Amino acid sequence: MDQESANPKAPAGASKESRKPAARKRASRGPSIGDVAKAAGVSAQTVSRVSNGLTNVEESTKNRVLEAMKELGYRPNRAARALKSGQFKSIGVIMFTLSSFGNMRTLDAIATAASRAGYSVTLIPVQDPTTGTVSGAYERLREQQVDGVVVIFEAHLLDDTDISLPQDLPAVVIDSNPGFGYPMVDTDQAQGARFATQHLLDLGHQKVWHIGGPTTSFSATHREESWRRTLEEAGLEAPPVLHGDWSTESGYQIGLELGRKPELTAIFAANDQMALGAMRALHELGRRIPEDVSIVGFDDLDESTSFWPPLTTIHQDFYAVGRLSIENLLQQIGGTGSVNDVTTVPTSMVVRKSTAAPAVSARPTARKKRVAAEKG
Amino acid sequence: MDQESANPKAPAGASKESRKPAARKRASRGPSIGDVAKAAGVSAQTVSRVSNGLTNVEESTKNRVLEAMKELGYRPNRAARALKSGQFKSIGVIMFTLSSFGNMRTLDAIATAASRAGYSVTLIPVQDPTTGTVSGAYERLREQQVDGVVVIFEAHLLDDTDISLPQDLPAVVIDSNPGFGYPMVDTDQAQGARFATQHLLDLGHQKVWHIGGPTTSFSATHREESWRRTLEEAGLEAPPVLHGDWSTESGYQIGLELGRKPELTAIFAANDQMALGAMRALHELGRRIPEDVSIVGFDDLDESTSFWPPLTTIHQDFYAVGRLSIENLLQQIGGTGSVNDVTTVPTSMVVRKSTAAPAVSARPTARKKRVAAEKG
DNA sequence: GTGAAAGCGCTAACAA
DNA sequence: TTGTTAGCGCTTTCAC
Repeated sequence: MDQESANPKAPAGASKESRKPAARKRASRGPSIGDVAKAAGVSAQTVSRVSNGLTNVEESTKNRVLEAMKELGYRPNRAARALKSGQFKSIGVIMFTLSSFGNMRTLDAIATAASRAGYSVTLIPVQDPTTGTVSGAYERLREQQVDGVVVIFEAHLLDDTDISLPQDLPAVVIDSNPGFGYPMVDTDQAQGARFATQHLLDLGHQKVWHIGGPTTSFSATHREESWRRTLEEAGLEAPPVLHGDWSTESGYQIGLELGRKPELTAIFAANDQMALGAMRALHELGRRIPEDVSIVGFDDLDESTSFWPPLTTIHQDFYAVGRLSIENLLQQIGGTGSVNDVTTVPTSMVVRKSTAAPAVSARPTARKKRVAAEKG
Repeated sequence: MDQESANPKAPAGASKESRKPAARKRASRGPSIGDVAKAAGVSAQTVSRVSNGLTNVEESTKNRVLEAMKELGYRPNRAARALKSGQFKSIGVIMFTLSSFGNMRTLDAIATAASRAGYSVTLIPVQDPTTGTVSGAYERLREQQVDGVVVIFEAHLLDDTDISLPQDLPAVVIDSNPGFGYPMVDTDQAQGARFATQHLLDLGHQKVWHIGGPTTSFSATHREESWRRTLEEAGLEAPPVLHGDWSTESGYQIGLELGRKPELTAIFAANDQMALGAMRALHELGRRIPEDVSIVGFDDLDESTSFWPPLTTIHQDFYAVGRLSIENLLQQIGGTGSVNDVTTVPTSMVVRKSTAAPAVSARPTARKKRVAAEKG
């Protein structure tokens, strides 16, 4: 093994060598604008113009430059560009629980919309939603020189301080309360909850129970409020709410409790997973769905269509939420006119097999027979 | 409605305004290294040294600089740094279906591990896994000047071309086949499938059916191969495989088919969702779990613990996969010694309530009684 | 231990 | 239409 073919992975400690310019060719820093200029026989400026699609370049020159670019495999250096322009063409996303269905979908939409607009997405996952961690993430993002930030809140901060993000960086907040100081984008939680509750009311149910999400969650709160309001507007009193933590398991526990009430005929669960848990409990207790008890969820998971029975639920358009956040943010960044303070994404009702009119007492027998006939 | 409060959806065509420089104060380019230098009464280099934690600065000078930094709210400009060093301290992630449980978890781990190491994560979601889209994403990432790339493959490319990513950018591939040309990190699919199959065999089942994932999926293929091998090693013949598409619905359909076979006593499903669907089918067909049929899943979803019955499954450590990918990538970037070509993350068996010894015929009564006693 | 000079790749502004 | 000049904020020599 001679010196020539020595291991290229220059081991450390060779500081004696460090003076020597050596072979260490800086991991192929591709061709620069100057190289292209030379190759095409023009100035760097002209290359820059072509690179940026400016029009004031003669067709023939432009072609020459384009050819040279292709030949050399030129790609503009983003760092240099950013250094000049102060814009990184990148947006940051601060997110708590990455591992939830809705967040995933939203993130997917954000990343897609952003990259379509030529922006990259930098992700900062945060473990606990405290003021400190959020501010920290925000600071890190500023260091990264992002042009804007999307924050997915989901829940009140644990330490319950009102966080105030610096106002000098465009931002959009998802799943929060309005009046936060930043534009907000969110599913129309109130509408969805109203749909769900009204659907059960329309079927003839006299009492609609609610399995709520955690009280710290913004969306859970909004859903619960809307459920209550809908009942009140119908002249009904809202029964006490049982709160889960979004998990199937908590839905199961609550389902066990509710399922023991003989008068139970209708449940609106704040998400599909808790609805699933509740359904399991009802199955175990021998209460048929939807003959004995109707249940509506919220989210419309991919799986909900093949629950047993397929779940009637409220569809959330997470993609729209993500897309609109980026639209809003880009408007702020571009400084294009004023920006919506609150953007609301409508939900839709998906009626499947977990809801039906209540049995006997509340309804004429004729109806019950008809339902049975339809199923046969 | 006067002009001032006109619809914020700024209609196009307002190009007349674009000339006006207006108040747009270029989002506060914070203080530069020079400003800090001036404030501290030192040169910019000294500030740079302090900023980078070099030691050859006198304590008092250092403190003066630090103070000036804090005072001015200085934060280094990443673009300038990147321009100089050629390193962006950022890694790119190419990912197909964002909306799968495992991918989310993995992404979460990647983002966490990366940011812990001072790297940011740039996400590029790709719709269809074709050679074109992958190459495109890769190119975009290079333009972004990322220092390395993680590709989460999941499936053979649709056009089945062997993609060859340029070799000049460090990369790690997750969920692929080895020998791809890049280091690979993945769950030990074979081990997991063997655990699952052997578990059923150990319980006394003579025939273990398999609900496979899509044939294009690497992991599905690995699981199926391992299941087959395990059976063969036990001297048993593998029954025909029914392939789903990972969804609950496909599991349901296959469950309906399998459930009609009287001799069915044991199923190994390639993921938890298909197992869930199959369980629904079995419930509907009146076959009890685990008394009549045992079933094992793969993944260990959060919800699996509260399925009905709670699902016995193979736990995948997605966090480890993400973390190790970053470790590997960082090693490549840093050029620190050699790098593992294949990193395998072990699985673990989670025994819950969906598996038991087969009934009567296959086993001596004594055993059945003992199992029953244990359950009581 | 500290500072001065040069230049990374690009583009805005001006000059030709 | 094209080229020249200067400088974005930082770090890497090298000199003191």
